[in-house]
Amino acid sequence: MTKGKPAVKPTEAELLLLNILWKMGPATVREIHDVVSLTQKTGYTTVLKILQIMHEKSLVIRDESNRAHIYATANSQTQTQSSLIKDLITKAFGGSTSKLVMRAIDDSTSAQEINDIRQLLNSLEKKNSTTQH
Amino acid sequence: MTKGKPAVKPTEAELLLLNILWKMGPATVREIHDVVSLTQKTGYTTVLKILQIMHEKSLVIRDESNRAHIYATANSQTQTQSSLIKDLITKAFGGSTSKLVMRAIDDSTSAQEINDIRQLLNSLEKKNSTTQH
DNA sequence: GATAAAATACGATCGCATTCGTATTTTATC
DNA sequence: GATAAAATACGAATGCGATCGTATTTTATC
Repeated sequence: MTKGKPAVKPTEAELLLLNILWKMGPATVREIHDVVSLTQKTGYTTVLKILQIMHEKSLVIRDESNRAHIYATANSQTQTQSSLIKDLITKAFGGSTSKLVMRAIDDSTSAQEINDIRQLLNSLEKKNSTTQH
Repeated sequence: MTKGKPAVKPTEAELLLLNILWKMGPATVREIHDVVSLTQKTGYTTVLKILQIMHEKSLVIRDESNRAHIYATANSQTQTQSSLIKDLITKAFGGSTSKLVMRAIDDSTSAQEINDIRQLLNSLEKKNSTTQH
């Protein structure tokens, strides 16, 4: 396990762009802005600026070999989700993962979600049936 | 279910104070600051100011009948946790609770946590065994 | 009721996130 | 190689969170 960077927490606007990049794959500012424009009224230079800041923070990498720079996420979606969850667990759940899980499950509203979680649990039970000692 | 307020998301410093209040129960600024001082170097007036802002936002209520005002949380810890989880699910998990739960479980590191979660799941299985149709 | 202690109120600073306007750079094309 | 289009770079404004210093208010006590 290589340590590397201190794991910066993306801001809300940054997370929005990261979500787009995880979905699209590497993209230019224009392409990203086009997607952003579907839901927000954010200007082109605003998206550009945020990407530049994210680059400084090493939240994204970019390929500058062409005129239109191509941006890509520096960390996987899974890594980022993990770090965000961990942060929330620390700050709002006294460090207890199970408390967070319980709350998330209790709050689950759709039957689909509940079913998904049950499946998840079933497979977990299977995998860990030997862990208890 | 009464709607009421628009559910403001507490900032980090605010959440810290809320955690203290949930643990202590209603308390004066001095009492709260004493606890804060155990871990942070935050000044008395800073804590006071944050509590005043929280009061404006209706994150806390206060009893002004005595000289030293007594602050108390306006919302339960459970309500606040739910709203924070919901926010994270929306912004980082595409709205999918099960994805968040899966990530939290996958990240679980301590055997204690894993056991806690299994117990949680067992009781959930029992309760919901008739839901599948 | 004057004084001192302890509380609240207020304002100001600092830093960061978000936003955009404008300037500059790049490159294809005539 | 001049021009126009499209990109990046830059700077500045705004707003909010966090912090604290200082001013003001309150109240117990002498």
